[in-house]
Amino acid sequence: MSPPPPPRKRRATITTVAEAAGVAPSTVSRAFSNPGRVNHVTREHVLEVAARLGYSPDPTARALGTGRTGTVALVVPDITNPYFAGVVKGAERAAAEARLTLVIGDSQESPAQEERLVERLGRAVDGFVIMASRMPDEALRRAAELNPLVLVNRAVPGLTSVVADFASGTRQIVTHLASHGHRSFVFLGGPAESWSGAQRWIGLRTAAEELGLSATRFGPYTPTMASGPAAADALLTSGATAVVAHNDVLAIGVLRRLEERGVRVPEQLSVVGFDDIFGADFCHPPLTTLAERTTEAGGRAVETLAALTRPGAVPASPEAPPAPVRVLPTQLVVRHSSGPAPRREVTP
Amino acid sequence: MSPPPPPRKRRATITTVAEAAGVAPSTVSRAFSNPGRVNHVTREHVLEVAARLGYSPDPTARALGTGRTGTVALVVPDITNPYFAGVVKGAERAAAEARLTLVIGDSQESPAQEERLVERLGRAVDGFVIMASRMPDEALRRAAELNPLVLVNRAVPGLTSVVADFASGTRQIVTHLASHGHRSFVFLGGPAESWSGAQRWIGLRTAAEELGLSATRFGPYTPTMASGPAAADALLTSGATAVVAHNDVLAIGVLRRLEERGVRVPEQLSVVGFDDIFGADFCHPPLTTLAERTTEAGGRAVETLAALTRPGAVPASPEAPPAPVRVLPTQLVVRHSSGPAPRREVTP
DNA sequence: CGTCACATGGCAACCGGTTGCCAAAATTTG
DNA sequence: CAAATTTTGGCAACCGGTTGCCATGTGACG
Repeated sequence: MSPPPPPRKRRATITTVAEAAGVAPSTVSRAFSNPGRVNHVTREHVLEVAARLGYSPDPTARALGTGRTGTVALVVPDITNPYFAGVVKGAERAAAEARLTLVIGDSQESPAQEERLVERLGRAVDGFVIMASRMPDEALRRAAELNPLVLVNRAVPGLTSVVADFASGTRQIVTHLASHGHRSFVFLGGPAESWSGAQRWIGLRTAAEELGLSATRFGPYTPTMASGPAAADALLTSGATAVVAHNDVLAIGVLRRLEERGVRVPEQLSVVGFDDIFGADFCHPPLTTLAERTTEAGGRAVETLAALTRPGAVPASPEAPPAPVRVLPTQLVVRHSSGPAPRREVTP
Repeated sequence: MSPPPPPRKRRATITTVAEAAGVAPSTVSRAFSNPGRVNHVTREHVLEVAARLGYSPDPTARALGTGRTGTVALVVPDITNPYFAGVVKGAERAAAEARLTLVIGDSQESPAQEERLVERLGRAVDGFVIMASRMPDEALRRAAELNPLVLVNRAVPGLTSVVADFASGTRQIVTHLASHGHRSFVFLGGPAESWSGAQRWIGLRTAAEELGLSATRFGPYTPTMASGPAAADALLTSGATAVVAHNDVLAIGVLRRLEERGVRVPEQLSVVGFDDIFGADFCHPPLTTLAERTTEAGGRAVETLAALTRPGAVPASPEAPPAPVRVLPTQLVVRHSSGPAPRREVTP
C-alpha cells in the first residue's frame, strides 16, 4: 500500500532557490524585487529555477524586512447595505491593480466598534480607507498619526478624503422639486454622526433658501426600511408635498408605508432619496434619487492610499499638503417617485 | 520656531518593552502569547509596562515565526450582488470573533480570475473560504493542497463545504406550486459553471417528478436584471403558468418585463426566485423566494476554516475526514408573486 | 535534610526575506 | 596600457517576534 501523502507541501524558500541556482540568497531576492541590480542573464536563470521549484517570495517575510505589508484595509459601517457594495467593488479592483491585498472590516455602524477595528488592524496593514466614518474628528486624526488614512464621504481638516459633491447634488434635488411647483419639502434626517447626512441637510437648506423654498428636517431616523413607517406617518400628519430622505433605504421604507396607507406617489407626495442603490429602480414607484459614483470613490480612495503608502510619501506635513479633498460628481436620477406638487396639501 | 513633527511615531518593539520591564524579550513574548509559561506577577508587570509604552506584538513578525498569519480570505464572484452581502457579513463577524483578519477577493464571476486570486493570496493567508466557486473541481483540489479551504454552496468530493439545503428548498417550491394547481413550470437556468444552479435544477426536476409536475429548463441566462426581458419573452411564448428563476435578480428582471408587457403576476403567471435578497420584499409584486441563511453560511464557513487552520489540524487524510459537508436549512418565503394557476394558459 | 519535580526566566537559533557595504570583475576613460 | 568607473555578486546584519533547551530557584516529599 502507498504511504499516506505528506500533510501539506513544503514550499520552496529563497535559500532553496539560491542553492538550486548556484547563487546567494541576496541575488535571488534582487532578481525578484530589484531587477536592475542583477545581471540580466543571472536574473533569467534565477527566475527560471524559481519557476521550476514553484517559488514565490513570502509576503510575510518581505513585510517584516521592508515594513510594508502590501495590504490595505477598507472599513465600512455595514457591508450588508447595498450602498457600500459599489465602494467595496471599486476598492477591490483598485487594490488588485496596485497588487495590494484588501482587508475588510465592518464597524456595524458603531463608532466604538470602528475605533477598535482600526486599532486591531492597524498593525497588519499599510493604511486605511474608511467609508463614511462615524468616528469623531479627533479619533480620526489620532488614527492618521499611526497609519496613512483616506476618508470617503467624510472630511476632516488636514486629512485626505474623497467625497461626493453634495452641494451640487442637493441643488439638483431642490431645483427638481422647485421646477415641479413644490414650495417646501421635508428632510428625513439620518444618524447624527453621519457626516454625509449633515452635508445633505446643509446643502438642501442652502439650495432651498436660494430658490425660495422652505425646508424642514424630521428625525433623526435610523436609515433602515424599518424606520419607514414612523417617518411616513410623521410626514403625512405634517401635510408635506415633498420629502427627501436621508438615503434610499429609508426612502423605500417610506414608499412602502405610503402605499399601505393608500397615498399615491408622486401625485399626492413626491419622494426623493440618496444613493441610487440596487432596488431604487424597481421599487414602487421607481425612486428618484441622487446617484453617487461609489465604485469610483472606492477605487480613487485606494489609489490615493496606495500613493500615500509608497516609499517617499510623508504624512501630513505642516505645509499645505496637496489638495487632499477630492470631490466626485453626483447626478440626480429622475424616476417616478417625484412629480408636480398637488393642488392642495395631502390629507391622509 | 518648533521643528517639524517627526514623520510617523516609531512603535515600541518587544525589545523596548523587555528593557523597560527588566526582563528578556522571550519573557515579554510569553507574557503575551503563552500566559501559563510565565509567572503571574511578572506577567502583570510586563503587560503594564507594555500598555504604558503602547506596545502590541507585530502580527507580521509573529506570522513569520509561527507560519500563521491570522488572516483568512473570502472569495466571492461579485461583491456587488446583494446575495453575497450576507455571506460577507457573517464571515466578517466570525473572523473578528476568532481574532482573524478577513481579506476579500472579487473574482468578477470569472473562473480564471478566481484562480489567479487564490494563487496570489495563497501566500498571504492561512486559508480560504470560497463562495459559489466557479473553478473546476480539479483546480479546487489543487488549491486545497496548498491551503486549507472551505467551500460555500459548492461541493467537491473530499473538500470541506457549507451548502444550502437545495433538495429541501426545491421541494418546498414545487410543493407550493403544485398546491396552487400548477401542473408544470419553467426553470430559468443560470451560468453553466454555477454549482448551485445545477443543484437547483436537479432538485426541482426530482421534486417535479415525484409530485407529478413537468419541468422545463430555459437558458442559460446571465443572472442579472438585464437578462429579465429575454427570459420573460421566452416564457410568454411558451405559455408557462409558473416560472422558477435561477435567482432573485433574474426573477426581478423578469417581473419588470412582465409588468411592462401587461402580464399580471401572479394571476396569469407565478414567479419564484432563489436567495431572498434585499429588494425581494419590495419589488412588484413582492417576490416568493427561497431564503438561504447566508449570514450563517459565511459565519460557519469561517469558523470551520478557523478550526482547520488551528495547529494540529491535518489536511484531507485518506481516511474519512469528519463529515466535511455541512448543510444549512432553506425556507420558502411566500409573498405575492405566486398564486393559483390560471384556468387557461397565458396568451400575451 | 537530601532529592526531585516543577515553575520560571534567559539564551540563542530560527522564520524568510531585504539591504548596506565590500570586493572582484568588467568596462570605460585618458 | 594603466587608472578610474561601473557592474555585479556575496556577506552579514537586520526586521520583530517565537520556541526549544538549559539553568536556576522553589517547594514538596520521603
